[in-house]
Amino acid sequence: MKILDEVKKQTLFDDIVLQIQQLIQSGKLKPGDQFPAERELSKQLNVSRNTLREVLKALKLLGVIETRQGNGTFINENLNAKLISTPFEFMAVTETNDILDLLEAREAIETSAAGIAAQRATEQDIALIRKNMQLMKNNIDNVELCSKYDVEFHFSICKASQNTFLFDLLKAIQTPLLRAMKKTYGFKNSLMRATVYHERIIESIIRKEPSAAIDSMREHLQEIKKDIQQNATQKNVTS
Amino acid sequence: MKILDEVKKQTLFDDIVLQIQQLIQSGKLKPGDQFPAERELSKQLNVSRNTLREVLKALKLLGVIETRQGNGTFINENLNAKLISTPFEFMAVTETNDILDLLEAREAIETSAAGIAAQRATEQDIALIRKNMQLMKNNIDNVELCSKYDVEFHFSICKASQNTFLFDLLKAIQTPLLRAMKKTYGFKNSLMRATVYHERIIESIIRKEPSAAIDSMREHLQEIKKDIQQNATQKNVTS
DNA sequence: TAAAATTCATGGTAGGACCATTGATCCTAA
DNA sequence: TTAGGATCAATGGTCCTACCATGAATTTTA
Repeated sequence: MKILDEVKKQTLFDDIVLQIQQLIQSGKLKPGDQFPAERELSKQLNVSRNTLREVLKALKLLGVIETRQGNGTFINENLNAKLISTPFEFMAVTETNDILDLLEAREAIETSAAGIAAQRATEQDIALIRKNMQLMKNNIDNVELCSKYDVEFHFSICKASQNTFLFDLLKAIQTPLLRAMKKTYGFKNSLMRATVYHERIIESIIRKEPSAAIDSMREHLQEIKKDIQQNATQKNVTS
Repeated sequence: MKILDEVKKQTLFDDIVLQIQQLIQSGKLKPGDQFPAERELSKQLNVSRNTLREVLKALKLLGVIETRQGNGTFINENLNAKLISTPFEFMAVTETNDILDLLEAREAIETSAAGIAAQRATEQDIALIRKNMQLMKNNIDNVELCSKYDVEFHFSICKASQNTFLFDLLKAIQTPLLRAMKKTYGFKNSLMRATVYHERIIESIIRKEPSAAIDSMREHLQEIKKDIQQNATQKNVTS
């Protein structure tokens, strides 16, 4: 049985990262806070400027901090949103299974968000959702524009949940998803049908019927999933 | 109207990161692949070893690569899982609203996962879920152990969805959530009631009834949410 | 033949130097 | 007096060189 943890002499890099991590978790470092200059901070920490810079650049890529040359280094505003978006940029979504997995994650988020939106959507939220739906209809012939407003429509619903975390997460997931789908499948067929579901969804939200909103959103997204699955099997057969 | 994009002379750091990012997205760099040695790669890229190292250490923190001293640098196996977990370590979850947002994200994932699990759970999956439920019951007096198996129970259901992405995402979300909740609230009360819901959930999964699984999971988690909301308002009143 | 010592390539750390950008300060001219 | 411009100092960006620490492969040794 495992009792003791492995002894790992951390590298300086890991040590510094951990310290900053804990300062952020505990709220001692807040968005907007400025770091000491690199030369000074490296002295305080008793490490070389190189090592410190490796940490800072890492935190920058992660979305924790922002560096402005000639100015300084700062904890990012809207930290959580940036934190979530970065890793999705590095996801390899090559196989159909990866796409389906992401689609199911999207379904999870959007269905719940729709349910919550049905409870909390403000008038402005509903106006925005309506606007995006209308813009989509108006551009039903322009696949590119129509797809764009389709995405915006779904975003606006998620936003209406008032849960910024769900919103950020959806946007993050969409990044690799759209990238993968644009290269593999066309949308044209689905866009027409989509508007029908969209009507139902927005109706449920206006009537403040969470479970109806959830159900219609789920139907909508599962239909999309089916399309992609069929498309994928077709490709396997014909290729 | 905005026609031209802002001219931004990227830093070398950003340039290299972008290149690697695209290689991963396109599948040209796959998990397990080894990088050239730092000294050599820096020559190839025509940058200093320092600059290259800043990139590599950043990718390491992100979970993209793994470095083994005296050995080399490699693209991480199970890339996606590692990518997702890191940023959540840096999330500041201090206010009750943050916790509620995360809880709703958890609810989104777990409800959908339960529904999918009701369609795809294997016998081994169900055995594991049952085992965790039983372990939780057996340790109903030991809050710490009981909580642990509670978490494991939920993990095992998510795992039964066969969607590794959902699973990784749930685990990542739980990290800051548990961290925040342990400091703010006790579980004791909820654990007893939880087992009742757990029974219902696992029944729905065994009977392969997705919507029943979704509903009972949602009820379960919304009850937890209520507890925390009440607890929070109480604190505000009494303090 | 197996164990021990060595070697060498690799990542980890350090210090110093110089460039590029930014914001603040000071100065000048209207 | 003040708007505009020049200067300056601080900060991040990049580079070089040197040396340490680790681990795997190789060689040596018993």
